[in-house]
Amino acid sequence: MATKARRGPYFCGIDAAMDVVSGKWKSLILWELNDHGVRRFAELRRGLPGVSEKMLTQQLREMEEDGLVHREVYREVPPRVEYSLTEHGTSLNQALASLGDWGVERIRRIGAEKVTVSAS
Amino acid sequence: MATKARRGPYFCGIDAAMDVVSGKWKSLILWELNDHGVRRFAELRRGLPGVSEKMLTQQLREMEEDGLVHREVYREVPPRVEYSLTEHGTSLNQALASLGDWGVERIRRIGAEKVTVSAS
DNA sequence: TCCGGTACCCACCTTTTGGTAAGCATGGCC
DNA sequence: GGCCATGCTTACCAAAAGGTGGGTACCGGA
Repeated sequence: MATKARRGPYFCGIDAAMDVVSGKWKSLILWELNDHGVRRFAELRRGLPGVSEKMLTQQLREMEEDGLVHREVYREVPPRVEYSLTEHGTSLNQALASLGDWGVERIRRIGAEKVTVSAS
Repeated sequence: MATKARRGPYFCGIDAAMDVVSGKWKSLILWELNDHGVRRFAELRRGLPGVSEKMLTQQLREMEEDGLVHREVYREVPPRVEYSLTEHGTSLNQALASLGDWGVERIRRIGAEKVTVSAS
């Protein structure tokens, strides 16, 4: 696999945490899975406006390797795959909460736009 | 300036926060400044093992633009420049605390090495 | 006179990251 | 037999991030 591989050595805890959350879609995936509990590949895809299939699989695989998400494959036709957060994924999401609050404040401060997603 | 420029639109608060902390050295800079209050350029450089001058200035400039650090220039010879956290930088650092804890836990779990810095 | 220390800037290159588009395996439906 | 749907993989590109090594201006000390 031609993806990244760090897992240390790290300067500090933040460094180690950033190593697993950095990636354009990872925090969003964390949110989606936290919100819905269990999601299929196509559901996640629809929930993340703009993500490509390649990126979604790539990020999900990395998060799986990092022990954040659980992947359950059902050998059916057409195939079905369900993703959910592991215990570590859930705790990471909680740890991100205060950062999220700070970000919301920042958005308000600088008056940045938010991506608007039309719920289908 | 050929650096990045986002500042929105953002999907959510985490997205907005990540926009300003992502960068190989930013969280470390945040730590250094939080630890020492005020630091000169060369002090920061010595505190961040492996950082190049170019990267350090680049990251500091971006953090200044994002309102995280304050830059005070003393027109002396040799030049002196002091960096410190703004109010927003300080609050961001606090918001990162729980993430840092999570990361420390992760380091323990996976048994990753930590970067060891020999004080010179 | 040359060297070192300060705090940079600039040009160039490599590595990493993300995006696009195509293909694949399977079986049901018409 | 052709088409659809699902959940991928692969090859190929483009853009962004990061690294290297040089130059600058100034002054003090050896």
